Amino acid sequence: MPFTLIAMLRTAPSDSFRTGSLASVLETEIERLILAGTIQPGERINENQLAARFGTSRGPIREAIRALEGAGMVEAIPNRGVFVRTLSVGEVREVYDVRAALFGLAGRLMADRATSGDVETLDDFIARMEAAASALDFESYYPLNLAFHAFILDACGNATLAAEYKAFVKRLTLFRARSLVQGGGLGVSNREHREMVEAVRARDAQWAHDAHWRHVINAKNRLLAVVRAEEAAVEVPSAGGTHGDDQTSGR
Amino acid sequence: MPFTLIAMLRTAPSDSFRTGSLASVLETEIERLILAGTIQPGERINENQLAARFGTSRGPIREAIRALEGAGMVEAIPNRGVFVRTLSVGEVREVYDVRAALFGLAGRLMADRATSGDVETLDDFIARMEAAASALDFESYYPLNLAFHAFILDACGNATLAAEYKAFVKRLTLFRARSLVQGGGLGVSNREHREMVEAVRARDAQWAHDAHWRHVINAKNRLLAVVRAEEAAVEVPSAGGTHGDDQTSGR
DNA sequence: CCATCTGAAAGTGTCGACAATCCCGTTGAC
DNA sequence: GTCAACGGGATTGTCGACACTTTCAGATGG
Repeated sequence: MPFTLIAMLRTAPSDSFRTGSLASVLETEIERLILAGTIQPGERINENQLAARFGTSRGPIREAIRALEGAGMVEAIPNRGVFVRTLSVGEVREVYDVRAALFGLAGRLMADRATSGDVETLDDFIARMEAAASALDFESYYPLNLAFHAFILDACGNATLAAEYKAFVKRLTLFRARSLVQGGGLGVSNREHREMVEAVRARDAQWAHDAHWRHVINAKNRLLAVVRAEEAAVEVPSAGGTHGDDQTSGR
Repeated sequence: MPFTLIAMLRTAPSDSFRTGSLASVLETEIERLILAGTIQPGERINENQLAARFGTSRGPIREAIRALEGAGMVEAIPNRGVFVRTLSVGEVREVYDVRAALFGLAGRLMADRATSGDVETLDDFIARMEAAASALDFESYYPLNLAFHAFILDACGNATLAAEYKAFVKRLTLFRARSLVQGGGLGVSNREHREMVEAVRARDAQWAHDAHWRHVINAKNRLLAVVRAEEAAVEVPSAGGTHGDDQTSGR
């Protein structure tokens, strides 16, 4: 099974063109393993094992891992190996705050640059998400939500921003219970989506910024609330107020 | 000369502890070469040459380069080599916008979290920069300015944000005339600094965000103005209005 | 019974060599 | 004279092997 894997990947239909350099293929592939949870956060990455799995030598594997390290997905400890990063609650909060800032910028740019066609597409997304939400169809809601966010990033006209935002979203997968990350009430989330689109339609940059920013901050607070409740349930029911507040100033 | 270089670096006084893994040393070292302009933007990076220069084999060099690729400092083209990235004017604008969003967040966080000691330190920076500015002492103003910004990032309590911001600042070095990047009237810049600190002192998160954000946006506009003037001087003096506007909505 | 030493196994760090690819000046044909 | 095929040289891509470090289990001594 391992031997033909690489041959397949290098001519894979996914990226088809310019697949080049084994290392870059391996990078995506190892990232996939991490994102899928095959290699769990905190786990050590075994170079020999991966090399055997993909049927290559360790050279390209090491290069791929180094690239992932730059992306903040893994952490290398000299002579000990590289480990899949784990995000503490504090780091999750940090990432969410950065994400909020970036998404706020995306909103601002959308208000400035979105074409009427873009706004139509956004409306369409909203409608479809609303349908899925009222039908409680979680299965189709989640990918729609993802596509909605991705569309905003791609349409806002700042490729640097888009790349960075996506990298941060990926990082959130490294939080222990990543199932929670995508959580958050469908209805609430969609109400926020509607405001975002309204602000863009109105070409109000400040409003759009705030709406987009708040959307992420609210997601952060919903997540942190769940985490905190979870922790409190485990702890001895005494004075266990975790740490400081979590709203990064509500404007 | 090359043979002892690595031995020196690995026990260098700079990082002293846990220098480990040649690759990470080489990463900083190659980055230094790029930042210093020894390897110019757009130039190809020759693996053999670097290996000879540092007295190592190509393996660690390749790993270091892959890490730099992840950081957005170089760009790899399969079977052609890796090139030091060059930033177009458009990309510079993108990077500045992202920087502004990140710095705005730093300002917001400072307003929430800065200790009175932090504010004192900020005041001190302002005073020293003002002294340097009125003495027209550019040599000492620039590092102070850098340290001022670095302090804000470190004190705002979000390490993820700090790392990301610093990476973006580094990227700006890849713009052709990086001399312009640090430019911008001393006096104007310092007026903006004062407002930033005032907002933090007042614990006004929104004001602090806006002041920090505007500081970067203004720097962007100053740079773009110079670039545009430069371009206009070269072009035929006819209708040559470059491209769109540059203010990302002035609030 | 616990602490310490020791050595083998596992795994990372680095190297030199070979294969594949690309670049560029040259040759040849039309 | 221009264009296309064609090598030689340089450079990247990949591999297998060796050196060094860490880890862990078992032996040894208190």
